[in-house]
Amino acid sequence: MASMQQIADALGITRTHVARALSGRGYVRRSLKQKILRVARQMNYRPNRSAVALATQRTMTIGLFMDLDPSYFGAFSPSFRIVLCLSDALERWGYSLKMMPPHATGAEGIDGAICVFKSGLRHWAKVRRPSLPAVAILRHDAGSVAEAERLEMPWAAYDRRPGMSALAALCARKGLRRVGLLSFEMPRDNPGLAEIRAALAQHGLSLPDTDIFEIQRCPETLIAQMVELAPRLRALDLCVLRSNQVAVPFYQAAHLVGLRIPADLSLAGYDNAYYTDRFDPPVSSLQFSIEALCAQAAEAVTSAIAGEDFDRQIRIEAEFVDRGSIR
Amino acid sequence: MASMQQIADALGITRTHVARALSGRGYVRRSLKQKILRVARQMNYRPNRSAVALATQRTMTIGLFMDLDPSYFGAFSPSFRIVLCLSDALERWGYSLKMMPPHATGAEGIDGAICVFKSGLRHWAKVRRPSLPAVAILRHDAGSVAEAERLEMPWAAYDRRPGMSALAALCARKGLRRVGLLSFEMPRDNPGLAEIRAALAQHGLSLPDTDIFEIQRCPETLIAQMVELAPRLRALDLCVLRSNQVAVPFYQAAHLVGLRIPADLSLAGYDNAYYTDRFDPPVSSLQFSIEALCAQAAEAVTSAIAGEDFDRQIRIEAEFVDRGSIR
DNA sequence: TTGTACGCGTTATCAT
DNA sequence: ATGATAACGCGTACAA
Repeated sequence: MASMQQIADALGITRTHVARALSGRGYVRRSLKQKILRVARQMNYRPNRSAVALATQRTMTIGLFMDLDPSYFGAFSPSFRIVLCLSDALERWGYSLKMMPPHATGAEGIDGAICVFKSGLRHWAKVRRPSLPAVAILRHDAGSVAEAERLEMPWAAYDRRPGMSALAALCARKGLRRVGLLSFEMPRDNPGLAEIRAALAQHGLSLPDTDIFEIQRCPETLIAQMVELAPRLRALDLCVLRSNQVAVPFYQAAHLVGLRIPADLSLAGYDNAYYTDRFDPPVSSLQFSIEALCAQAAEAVTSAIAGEDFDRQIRIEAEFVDRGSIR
Repeated sequence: MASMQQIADALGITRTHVARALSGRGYVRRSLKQKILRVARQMNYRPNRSAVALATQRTMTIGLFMDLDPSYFGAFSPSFRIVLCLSDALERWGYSLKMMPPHATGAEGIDGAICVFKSGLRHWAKVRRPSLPAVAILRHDAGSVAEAERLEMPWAAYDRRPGMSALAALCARKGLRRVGLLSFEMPRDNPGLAEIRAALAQHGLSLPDTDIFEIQRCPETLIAQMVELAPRLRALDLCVLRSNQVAVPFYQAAHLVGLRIPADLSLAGYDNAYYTDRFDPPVSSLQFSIEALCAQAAEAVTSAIAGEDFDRQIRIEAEFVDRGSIR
């Protein structure tokens, strides 16, 4: 790992040239610039975070606003993956990530913010300073996007529609005509529900209200509720599991009542297949790259801080991955 | 928020005095030192992390080595709490926390390390540089402590024995004579098992092998396994749940077979009552302060970096908290 | 006991 | 187009 001075010494030039070549600001003749960049790479140049921070009067720290629900349901969330991916991605830009505690009442000591999902957005809304660049990471739906737009925030969101379309196409191809949905209680205008129905409709399929099975958010009775629903679910050709939070207990309930997957019932997850990935079979599900989402969000916020242009509306498309839970 | 220079200006002295007074190194006359400290407090002095880092050639970053098991079982762990608490605690010492990715093959860019549990210790062992201060956060048992000592690392551990003693005393007092244990498969020389037996023995109670009920680590069959065990568990006066990972599914299984808690069976958790804290009733369990544990570990590692003396063997005692799951 | 001066690595400004 | 230099806030060696 080399500093600017070491590169300058190696080339027999002044530090100033190196700084200009690496920052892209100021004038360096093209040939020299190329040489500097090459040597910088060879010598493994990394900017010194502390020095940059001191000179620019920044902290080189990005605050993470994310709700860390400590309940049973919160356990089944990709929070940790998001933290790791963001931390990794930001590091490449010379920034570090700081988790803002739930009780944080200010946004001190950070150069920018990343807000995860609606809950993170709400936390941020309470403490935000308008001058502080921030981006949102969202599930792509009308409500979330509207909330980000209202705060005039750029966002990066994953869009389930392409994956859901692929799933609907698969159903049509395989002749799985009766499709149901297992979900926690949700309002009837839930955007996910509308998405699922739209995708199915594209392929001549429908999801009647009577095939939507809702579960109460009560951890103790979770399995019992699903056991009770089993006979009715058995009548479906395919059951869509709304999230990991229903997928895991559903597998457990299915085993309990001898419902074989996929022999007796085909399953598809409407979310990344966290936590069921070691099940047999893992749930076939929508899938999008958290790495990509976080990398894009990180690039957006760092660009915003640097005053550079960037894409204020980033979409990551989910695909559908068949892992064997569909007959 | 004021800098040293601002304090010096306010007092009409040089910055050097302020630096010496605040650091405690070097000579300042007592009266002046008092005044400086008072004014520093009034003006809300905070050291500038970047400046400290640049001047001392440190990164002011502590690496966190912790296994983030992405499986079903990993979901029921206090990892997130530990990250938040450590991050909070380190911030008070001017340090920030960096999660070291599982694939990290080096320990670059950090001034010290905190390793969580045996798995974190093993990761650290692969990448450690002996010159880099590190502390371990452990469950207090012979194996973990031995591993830390072998690496010549200071450690902070929580000790369940006081809490377990209190639980055993409660059992004796209430006449709960037949005590069983529900646990994942474990070797017979498991240190936790020995601890539980020792505590019970103190109060004239025993835990025969026949009252140890072991569960296979298979998420799909988890509930079914427990349902099957229910009749035998019912015969106990009190069932000790080895961890949250069995506690949550056990509550679900109990509801399924109509086993009422505590009317039909008294329960006690051998771990903090994460995830069951919103159950009815929450499990009465051992309890220790993660905040305290993390704060101590943070202080230890920062002291080690500063070359100061510190306690190399820190114990946090668990107590027992009755939340209503014992008749 | 007190003050001066330099260094840390980078950014940014001002002369050449 | 190029190079020299001040600033950023703090630690510290050394001189007074």
